[in-house]
Amino acid sequence: MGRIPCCEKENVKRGQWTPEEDNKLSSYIAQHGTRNWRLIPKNAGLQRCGKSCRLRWTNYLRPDLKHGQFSQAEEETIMKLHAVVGNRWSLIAAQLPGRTDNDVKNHWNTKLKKKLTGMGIDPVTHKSFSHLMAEIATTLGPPQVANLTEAALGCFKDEMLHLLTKKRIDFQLQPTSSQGNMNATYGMSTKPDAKEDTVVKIKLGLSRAIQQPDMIISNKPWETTVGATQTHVNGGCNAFTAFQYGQSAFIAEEDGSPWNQSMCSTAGDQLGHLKLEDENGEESEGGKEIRNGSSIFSTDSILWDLPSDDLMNPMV
DNA sequence: AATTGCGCCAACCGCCGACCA
DNA sequence: TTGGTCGGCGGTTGGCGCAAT
Repeated sequence: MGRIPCCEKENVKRGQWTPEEDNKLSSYIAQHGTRNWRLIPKNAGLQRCGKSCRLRWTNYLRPDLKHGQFSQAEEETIMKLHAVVGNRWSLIAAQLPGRTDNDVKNHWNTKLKKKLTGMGIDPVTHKSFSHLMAEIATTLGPPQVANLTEAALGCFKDEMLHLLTKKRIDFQLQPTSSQGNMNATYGMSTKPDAKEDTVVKIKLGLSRAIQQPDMIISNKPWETTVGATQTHVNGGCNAFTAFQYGQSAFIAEEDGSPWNQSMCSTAGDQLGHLKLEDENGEESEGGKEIRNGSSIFSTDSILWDLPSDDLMNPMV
């Protein structure tokens, strides 16, 4: 037997909320608070599911909510935190006063994800596409690598062509010699004749990445990101280091893009499992505790202790 | 002017963990 | 310990509005 529904579906209104409904809910909560969401719609005279009321309140009606565009600082915070904690939107939202998890999630899905993709970074792993390919390639033999490259190119090509045909990429990377294979994907225009050229260059970049195992670094973003500011002097993993969040260092340094350097260093510096100490000095873990605590990223309250592999796990 | 495609975002859904009797 | 209930979370969907054709 399944779980009983949270309310009788037949008598429940769904869809957009009307101003009258908003008023009823707001004034009821102002008087009685938000205890027992199941009873709130009944007592407030609303034909809504309690869950729907809670959502409406937390995502829209709450007086402390900030509506409107995300600032650059907020976007950077989201990017940084996403690199560390993945899709834990409530956790990320908890660091952005006035923003809800739904806000953050929507903004990520509609804007930031595309931004990253446009920068050649996989929004899930926060690694460059070419180096993901290269990493995979190191575990395969040449025939599989060839097949993989072809398959991946199919995907990347579609994605890149889509981006190229939509509009010019806003953020321009100033290529340097250490970036090598990234030359192809930045500073590009949407001219039709540039598309095929770009695809060819992507192909070339992938081939290079695969053929240069010394460019590949371990699956440890903290090493890369911490090294972001050292990109120009370090050897070995330069290409990846420069590109991953170090990319923003390039941009920040060279063309003043909002994707500044702090983004890299902070993500790297703060990697780790989210362990908090409560007021009694006891550790707690998980979203709820974190949400209830003060800013988890304030330097005096957090202890980072996440197993390294987890950091690149989008499910973490 | 009409149609189509796309982006954005509010709202919904199902799952899960916490809490309590 | 177990089962019922609730609230919270993340993924997904649907509808609206705008831009392009």
